[in-house]
Amino acid sequence: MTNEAKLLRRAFFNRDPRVVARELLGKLIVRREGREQLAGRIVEVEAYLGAGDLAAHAAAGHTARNAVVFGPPGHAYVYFIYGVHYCLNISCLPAGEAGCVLIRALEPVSGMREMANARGLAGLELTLPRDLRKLASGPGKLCEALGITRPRDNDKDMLSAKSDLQVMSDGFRASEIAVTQRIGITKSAELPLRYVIAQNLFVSKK
DNA sequence: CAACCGATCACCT
DNA sequence: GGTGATCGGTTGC
Repeated sequence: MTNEAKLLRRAFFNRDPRVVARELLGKLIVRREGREQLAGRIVEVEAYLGAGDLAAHAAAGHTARNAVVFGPPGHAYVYFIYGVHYCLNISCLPAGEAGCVLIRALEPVSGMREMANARGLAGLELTLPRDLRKLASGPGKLCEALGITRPRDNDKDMLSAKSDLQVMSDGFRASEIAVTQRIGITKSAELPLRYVIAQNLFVSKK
């Protein structure tokens, strides 16, 4: 299903996170585990900017934790949150300029059985939309489903042909896009920087 | 070096 | 609708 998919180009990410976020909707996150291929379509993202965006990790300046956000575009920024979950971002803008896009939800495309196992939900009925929704409808859930962790994946180049974590396009075009405030933050909460595919079943709960 | 707290989720009422 | 779990990065004493 993702055989015809192509890696995105570096230039795609060498732009403002708000533009990248919007255009990432409908693209694929692909995880390769040996012969297995797990993939999901991006249905919900948030843009995080530089110094003026107080919700962004980059707002505190360059540290060991957030270094990837200040690095070259197209790399995975993975951080650990609430002592429980990982979250996946992709860096934007040229090295030296901070910016990234948080991947908040995926519509499962392939490897659903493996995703369910990784989520500790081996008994799911994967023909039911209600059960499929449990796999990756949130930033922590999608990382668990794809086995994304900071030790394993932080700073990984997601545009390399030999990477086991990639962003690709299969030509799918997102239909209607809705823009809202970001979720779960207090600072700079008024900014309209969350982008979702309208009506999509797999976005995180509102 | 101790304290604080967060870009979440699941389970409870 | 409310909250506990659980950890590391960051900050303040």
